[in-house]
Amino acid sequence: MGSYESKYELNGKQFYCPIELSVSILAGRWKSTIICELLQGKKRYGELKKNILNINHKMLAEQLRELESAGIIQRHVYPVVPPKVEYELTALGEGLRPAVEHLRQWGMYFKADDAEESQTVAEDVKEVF
Amino acid sequence: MGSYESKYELNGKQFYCPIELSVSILAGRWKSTIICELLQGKKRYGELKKNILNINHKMLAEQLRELESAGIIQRHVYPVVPPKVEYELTALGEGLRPAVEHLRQWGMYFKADDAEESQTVAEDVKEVF
DNA sequence: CGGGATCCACCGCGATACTG
DNA sequence: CAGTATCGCGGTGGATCCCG
Repeated sequence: MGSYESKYELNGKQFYCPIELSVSILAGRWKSTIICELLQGKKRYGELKKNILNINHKMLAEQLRELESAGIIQRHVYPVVPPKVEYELTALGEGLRPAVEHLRQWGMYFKADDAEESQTVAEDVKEVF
Repeated sequence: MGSYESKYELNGKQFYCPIELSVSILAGRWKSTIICELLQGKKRYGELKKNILNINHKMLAEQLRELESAGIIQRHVYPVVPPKVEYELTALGEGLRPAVEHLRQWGMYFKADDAEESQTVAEDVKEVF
């Protein structure tokens, strides 16, 4: 803490804190959902399309390409007809698992807190951590 | 897993997964930075403004109001002249600490991996987890 | 089956200015 | 010292089309 010398970069954007970097990678409209899917294992394009409700073709392809160029996921193309393409987390992407699990916990905590707006619930759920 | 029945909401937006919710809260341009600052303790508006490089007045005020309405931070106004206002994490906001720490770890991991593009480094840093 | 391009609406975010 | 209002650009993301 204290020094702002070291910078973090993604594409053209500069960040002063590693957390900004991490968040900016997860922040695309469907990125976290895709990562969740792939945390369950390697999947085909069509599987992802089917599992992720309301996503359209362009968005899925685009978000996948962005995750790939960030080094989070890896693309495996099988030279067959009809085409078969699988996506899989890299070691870097796998490293997101603990962070993602905590975000999931917190999201549930948030919902519970939100639903009852009472402090007692907040205290109860806090025990999870 | 399996059921997409329960929904998560923030403002008008619906999410099917708690992680989307969490990420959408952290995703504002300066949100994670502000949260980092406040994880170090209660701070005045001017302190935040001074510590967060390149943020402008309007953005700081706006992001603070959004975090407040999400229930992440709390605003304390002292009725004095000149005005004195302090911001502090709520219990809900404090609950983000573990997730944020993991994101910080991963951001550093990402940078190291990025810098040397060698697999050995990725393996080394992976031991952190 | 999976990928790419085009078009366009919306809103996030930044600059600037005015208020008590 | 802190907050709010206005304006405008640019990027994000959704619909829709064509391709091998």
